[in-house]
Amino acid sequence: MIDLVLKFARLGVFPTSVWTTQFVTMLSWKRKINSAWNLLDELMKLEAPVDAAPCNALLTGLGKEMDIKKMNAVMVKMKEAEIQPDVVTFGILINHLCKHRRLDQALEVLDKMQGEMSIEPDVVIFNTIIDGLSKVGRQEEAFELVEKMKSQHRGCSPNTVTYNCLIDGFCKAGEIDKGINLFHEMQEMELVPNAITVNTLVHGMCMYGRTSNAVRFFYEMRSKGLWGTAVSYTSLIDAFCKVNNIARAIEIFDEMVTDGFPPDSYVYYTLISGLTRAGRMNEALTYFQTLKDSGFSPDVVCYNVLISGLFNTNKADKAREIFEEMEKAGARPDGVTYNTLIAYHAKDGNFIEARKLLKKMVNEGHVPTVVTYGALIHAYCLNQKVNEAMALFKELRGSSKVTPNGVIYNILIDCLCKKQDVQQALALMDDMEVRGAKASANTFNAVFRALREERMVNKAFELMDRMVRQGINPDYMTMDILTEWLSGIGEMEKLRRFVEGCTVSEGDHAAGDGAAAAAS
DNA sequence: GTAGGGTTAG
Repeated sequence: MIDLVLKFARLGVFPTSVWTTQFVTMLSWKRKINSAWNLLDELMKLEAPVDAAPCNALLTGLGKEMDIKKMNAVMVKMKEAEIQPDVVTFGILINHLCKHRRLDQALEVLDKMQGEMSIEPDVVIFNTIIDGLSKVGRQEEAFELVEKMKSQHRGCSPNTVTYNCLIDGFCKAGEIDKGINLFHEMQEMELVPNAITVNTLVHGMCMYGRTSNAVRFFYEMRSKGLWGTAVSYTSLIDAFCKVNNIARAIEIFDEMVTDGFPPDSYVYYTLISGLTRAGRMNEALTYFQTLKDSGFSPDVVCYNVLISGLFNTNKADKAREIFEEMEKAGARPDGVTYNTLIAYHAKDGNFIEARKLLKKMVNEGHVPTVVTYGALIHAYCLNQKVNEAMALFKELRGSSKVTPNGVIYNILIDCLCKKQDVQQALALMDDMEVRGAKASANTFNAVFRALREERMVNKAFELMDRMVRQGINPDYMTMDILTEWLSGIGEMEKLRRFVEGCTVSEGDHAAGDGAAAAAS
């Protein structure tokens, strides 16, 4: 067909722009974006009438393939051929930039279209940017933009989508009350909230532990005829699972069915993951079966959740069975699957099987990561093979393929401290600071415990200073260890200073006061 | 060309 179109074109018989657009759309839909590009290019060379629409179709296709270079090339070609980009052209570009969190560039394009291109942005353009800003935590700027839409842009006032984006932005930032205010504001402006508005607010409340508010809001809206969708039920189920209220989660699941929303794969995944976290594997497997009976094919993540849950509850046989099923079902095991298997066998002391799996993983084209090696190192530690753990660590440190991160150091430091090998643990603490691996309160807690055993209080003061310097907050465990230790030796003043973010080492008071001033 | 849910491994 393409050949035929081009044959006609060479004779001066051109497809209309609508036809060309349909060709391009169809080709990029079939993932033949290069053919689409060539067709359009050929037609333009033959000086066929090409306007913005087919170019837009090509840009959309390239956007899906994340080919930003070619997208720019299309823009250049349009300019050369003097094809005026329209508001949709800019919509595609801005959307692409926003989805890749390049908001400043998106704002630049907005500026450019208003300025030198003199094309008025429409409500879709604004909504895209407002959503983008909200998603990168710049919801205040998004809010300002909405104010601007209200005051400056006649014929382009905010709509329901605008508010949904903005509400989501504030909810994700934890400002639920602001989200609720905006919900009221949109109604004052006679904008009708829809199911997505409800889903967004319910999710926001759930995410910040206001589950009972979410439930109340959800029912209240429902009684007014404003229904959420399966998405709202999913958020509620997830929230109840996370506080280990499985009974309530299942109730919501059943309610969803009675309310006439057939469960989709997301709802099943949520419940299965919640049941797995709770260690209730039999029920998880029952819902897993129902999911398959309903005609869904579980994805890799769902399989991974089950496999790790089964290993954690000592159901290794069942885990292996699910692993085999997944291979048969055509859900290709990924790096996480292999990491899970490797971790289990290694912890079990079966390092031969673990190494075998590592080989298989590589053969299947998955690159072992810092997590893979972390699993092995952790297992060596648990199996009293500290030397092997250190050897593997040194191997990593000397090679460039995987850089040990904070977790790796934590595992080793914790292990060394439990063996009361304080010197080597301290050496690793220094090494991790030099290498820029991030320590956590956990790291320090392990070392403090060992130092207390060895009565090395000055070293502890030094580390307390390091914690302050690195901006790592003590957790309740840190406080527990230090309070018990320091109160017993009359050093509570030091602890007090530490909590206030000051330096505690001897003869360092001036610096300490400076740090206090900086902290305040 | 614009809005909403689950992500598992050390």
